[in-house]
Amino acid sequence: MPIRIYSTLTRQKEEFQTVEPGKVSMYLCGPTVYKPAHIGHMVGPVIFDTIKRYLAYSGYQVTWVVNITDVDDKLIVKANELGTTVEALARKMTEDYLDNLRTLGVDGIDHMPYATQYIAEMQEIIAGLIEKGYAYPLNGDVYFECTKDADYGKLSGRNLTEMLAGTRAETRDGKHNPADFALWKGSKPGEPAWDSPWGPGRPGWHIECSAMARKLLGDTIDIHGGGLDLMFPHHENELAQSESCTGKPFARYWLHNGLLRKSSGGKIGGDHSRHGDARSSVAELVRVQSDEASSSPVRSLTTSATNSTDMMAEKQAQEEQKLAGSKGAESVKTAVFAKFDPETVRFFLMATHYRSPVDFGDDRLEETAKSIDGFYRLIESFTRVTGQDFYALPTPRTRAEAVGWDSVPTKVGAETVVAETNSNVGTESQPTFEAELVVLRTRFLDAMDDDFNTGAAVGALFDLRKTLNGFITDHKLETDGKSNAAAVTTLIRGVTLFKELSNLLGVFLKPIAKKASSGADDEFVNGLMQLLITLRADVRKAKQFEIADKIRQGLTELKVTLEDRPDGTIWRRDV
RNA sequence: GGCGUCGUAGCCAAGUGGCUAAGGCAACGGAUUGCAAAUCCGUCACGCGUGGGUUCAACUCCCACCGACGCCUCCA
Repeated sequence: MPIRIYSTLTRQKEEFQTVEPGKVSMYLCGPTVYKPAHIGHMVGPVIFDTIKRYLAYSGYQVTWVVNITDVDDKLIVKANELGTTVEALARKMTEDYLDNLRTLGVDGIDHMPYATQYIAEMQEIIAGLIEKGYAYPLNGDVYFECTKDADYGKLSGRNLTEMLAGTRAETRDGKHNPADFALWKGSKPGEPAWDSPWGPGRPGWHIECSAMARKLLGDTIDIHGGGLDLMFPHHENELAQSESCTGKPFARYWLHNGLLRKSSGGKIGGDHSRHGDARSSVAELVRVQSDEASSSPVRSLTTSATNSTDMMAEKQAQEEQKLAGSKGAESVKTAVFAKFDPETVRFFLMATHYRSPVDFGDDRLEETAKSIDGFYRLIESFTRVTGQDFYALPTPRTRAEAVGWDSVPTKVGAETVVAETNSNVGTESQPTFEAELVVLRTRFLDAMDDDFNTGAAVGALFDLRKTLNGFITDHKLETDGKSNAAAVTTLIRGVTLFKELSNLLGVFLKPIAKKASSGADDEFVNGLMQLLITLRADVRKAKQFEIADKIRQGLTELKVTLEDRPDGTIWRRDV
């Protein structure tokens, strides 16, 4: 089954065909780094990280670029407010952004270009556009003339003449028409500026992405992504500039992810910041200034948190917590990661369709946390039965490597081959189980092929969990595993499949610290728990269930769950 | 006002012009357990906002209406 992708440009799903066979170039609009990242900023990266994982799994060599906008009006304003420099603020906020991406397991980004390092490339495009008559200088600025671009508006479905008809406003500043946007902005004194043929200034927002995408990925890229809110004007303008400049299609597929909404309503990270909420800067102010003071401008957020500034970090957290009460979007760290495991957040994002808007709130995440708990139970069960570390299981990284799944087509570049058949499928030992695995695997991959339908894929994952648990139950592997080597081998095969598929979504890649079961990082706690469990086992043996239940009840109140299994009691801390 | 998206069970959420409309949470039965927990089995939308239309057949296509939302403002 070929991969199909919905493109905003054509408003339909299209078969995925890359510019270069076997290779994919992918560009995602990154953040303007003027304040700490909020959860909304994480959506695109998580989705495209998953897309990259899947394309790589499908045999493509993927190059993924996410830009950092480190020069912009907002940055200038905010830096002035904080009494710091644009560079320092940008560096700080970039580190925060990256830190959060790492936390969410987004590790597939190949290049993170900074806009300020591509000024020459931007100027080259601007000069070209002027030369071709698509742009005109004006009092130190340079504007793109929308009316010169015949198909301007094709991405967002806007009609330029209608747009212009709607605006009666005078064209300010001598622009040829109101829709014209800045490619280059002449600088005012004190603002960051670069020399240019049109005078000192800085690039417009849209040109940054055009230049970086072109420089790093070429004139035509395969996939261009971003939030739905960027479709107009940002992507429209990017497209207009790039195609006017090169005369080639800018991107083959335009992917737009839906935006997060607060459960209570309203978009996360909405327009509140426009009202100059000085309060929202308090936390950053503390942070930036403390770094400046230390005369070590390259210190990162992470390093500053590791030394003796714990108190300060706590203070910052408190400040940020206050923001929660105000209207601005909260930073991911304080609003989300403080309460939920990043894996829960990622799974939540995977459980719905990337193009849909999603209500984001604590109750939703709590539900997700409950729903994925069973996966951790399965992983623990697997380890008990096989003695193997789930996270160390070798798994195929591409469909081509995943041999043995009868008649599952394997995508290699542009051509389709069929994986070799496996003699194990359909043997008398586990016919139904093996067959079920094949069906579930196909369901999962078909869903992903269909415009990266992670929601449907997650459904297959839940069914796979049930199938695996059922196999363990049916064969009594928790108790008789040692005497049934064949079944254990089959289980390993099934669990390996589960790992292979779930890893494509970027989940269950590594152990979750908080989910430590029957073993805390603290030996003292471990010792106490073992003591309690032993004592409780003794009184249970003596049928003194009241005492046993009292112990269990007391532990429950401490958020510790006991499970009395046939082969002993295990405990788990629910954080 | 212009452009666009969406409305599937108590909640969240996939999906399809025609077999029994995924999955999760919650709930309820049963197995298991001293009781729990975990796990397994079972139940849980004769219907997919409302009203029309096209069709042999629509929840899926078309129209209208109601409702929610997004963009049109350098927000991922």
